Amino acid sequence: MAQAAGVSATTASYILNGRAQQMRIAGDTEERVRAAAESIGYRPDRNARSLRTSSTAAIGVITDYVASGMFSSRMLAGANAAALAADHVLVIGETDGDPRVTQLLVSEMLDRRVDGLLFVTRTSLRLTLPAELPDDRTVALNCVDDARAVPSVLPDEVAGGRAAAQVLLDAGVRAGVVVVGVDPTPNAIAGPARLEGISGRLAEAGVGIAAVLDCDWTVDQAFAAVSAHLAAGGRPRALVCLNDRIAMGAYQALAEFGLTIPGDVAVVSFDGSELAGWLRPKVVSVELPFAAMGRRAVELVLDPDPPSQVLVDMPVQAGASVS
Amino acid sequence: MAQAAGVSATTASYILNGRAQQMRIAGDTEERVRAAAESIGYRPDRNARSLRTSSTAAIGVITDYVASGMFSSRMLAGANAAALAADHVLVIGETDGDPRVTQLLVSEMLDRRVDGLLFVTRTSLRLTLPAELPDDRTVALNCVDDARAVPSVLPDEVAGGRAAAQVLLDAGVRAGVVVVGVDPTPNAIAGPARLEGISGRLAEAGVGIAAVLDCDWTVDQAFAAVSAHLAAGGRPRALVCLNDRIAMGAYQALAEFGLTIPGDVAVVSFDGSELAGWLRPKVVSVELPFAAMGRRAVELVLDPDPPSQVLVDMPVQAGASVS
DNA sequence: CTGTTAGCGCCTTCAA
DNA sequence: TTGAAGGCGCTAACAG
Repeated sequence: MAQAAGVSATTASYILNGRAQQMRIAGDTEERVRAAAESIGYRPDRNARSLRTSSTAAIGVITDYVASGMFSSRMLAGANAAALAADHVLVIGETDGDPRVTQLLVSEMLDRRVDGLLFVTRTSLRLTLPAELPDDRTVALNCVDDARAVPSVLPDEVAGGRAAAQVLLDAGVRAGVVVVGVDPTPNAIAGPARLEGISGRLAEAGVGIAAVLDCDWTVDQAFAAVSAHLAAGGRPRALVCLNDRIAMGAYQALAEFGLTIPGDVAVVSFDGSELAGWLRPKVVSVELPFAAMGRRAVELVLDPDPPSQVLVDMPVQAGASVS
Repeated sequence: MAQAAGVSATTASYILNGRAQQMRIAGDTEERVRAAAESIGYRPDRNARSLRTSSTAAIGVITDYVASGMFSSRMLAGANAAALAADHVLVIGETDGDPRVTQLLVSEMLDRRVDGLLFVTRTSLRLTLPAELPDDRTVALNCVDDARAVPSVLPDEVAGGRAAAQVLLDAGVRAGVVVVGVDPTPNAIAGPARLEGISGRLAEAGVGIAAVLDCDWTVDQAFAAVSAHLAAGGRPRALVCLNDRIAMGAYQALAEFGLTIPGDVAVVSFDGSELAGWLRPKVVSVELPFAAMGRRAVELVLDPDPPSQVLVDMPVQAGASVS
């Protein structure tokens, strides 16, 4: 490239890196260099540049199961968009939850001199980050390590819980609120926080929770739990399902017992996944803002002086499951 | 690192790259070097190595919407696993279907000297690959460009269609088969191929298709289409839904009309997504083998002499929706 | 305003 | 069996 335009590599470098102005390079020289670059289809080798500048414009992403086809992979989409906007690229490694693989991938990313690292979990949880992760230039996405000074990005679950309660209050519900689902995963954040928000807001309005049905966050279990409740004579005025799969199971159980939504029972859910829109009627769901979280995480990792924690708003997704 | 062990960089390089044997290096020297490397936590800089060897052990992945929380992102998981096994890493870029972004990302990947490129689409289709993609070292995943010599990996949809038909034949269905859904996307492969397989196999058994209900591949549309069919007096013996979302809509419509599954109507579907397992009863679904496809694609891109096309089997996922 | 020089960290010829 | 030297493609000092 250097000689192709009949100039030195330096000049070319300046021009191609947009520092022609700053270096006050002659207009025709610039013209000539650009033309030459164009004609020979010159493309800088980012590896060589990285070697020199020790900056790769790449962000490493280490996930447990995020890429595996779950709704949660929207975090990747958001991160990708933000990375693209910042002229960076994502290097992704999925661990399947295997600590050995995790170690391996962290080393791998570090060897590649990524500019930053995102540690992402499918489910929001408290955990211990791999020791190898550098304290700076790492961001925990959808998880948090209380013992580390690593910034984390989480959904604002408590506020989300309050929002769900508010939806019911706005609809005039004053009793008979049944919560379905108790987070079964140890160290999980979502369940307890949502419940806290729900009961907190209801309590402020002088409304109590009639029952909490304990079940895994699956369609089958939710169906079974709600069915059992109804069979035992329970007649809830409203169901708060801790995620959309639970809502689906609840819908099935209500249908089985001939109860209509929202006529007989109002239903509010969490996640705001596609599934929420597939139910009949569409369920009101407090959205997990995965894309925004991914975006935010990339912003943090690129920020030399990031805040230590970011809570992302959970907007209420409209539906027809509440009168 | 060189001096840390009191040897030259050459020796260290040989040892750390496992060519100690071949170079017949003294045992104690090797020992000493390894110890030194360990103690100072030496890690080779992959960028520097790439510069020298012009091989990055990275595979670029360019997708339209694959990472966006769809079921299809399982292709990424499969690719990731295979890449890991081959000691490679995935560099992922999502385009949102924007051709300008696509161009940008292809250049980006090329500049980074990835060893191979995967071009992935959420929906299987015929398309024109970006001209910038090199003919070798590129693999089309879930898509194909008939004008290019680029290897492609696709699900074997026709065989899948035949498998679906076989399920019904095995259950003794001999008439009243209604197909729900006609692929609305131009250049889409799945719809026509599945239909071809279904009608082909049925025809061999002397069974005709009673009707094909035209609708988008969404829950709402499927509900509407099946409802309309039933309202018009249609009484199918079996429904073949071209994907799981359609099956969900069909379930809702059948329930509305008081028809039971599989008692009144048998249902077979395609995709084998999680949704299939959430329906009551679980729907028999011909699985889109996304993970296997991703794995296979990585194998192809690493293969110096790959086959030009790979069709991956679509296994039938069991369910209780067929008598 | 532009060219020369040096070196990022690694690997590979070539000598010793 | 090991060391010294050169260069991958690029950019940051430093001259001129």
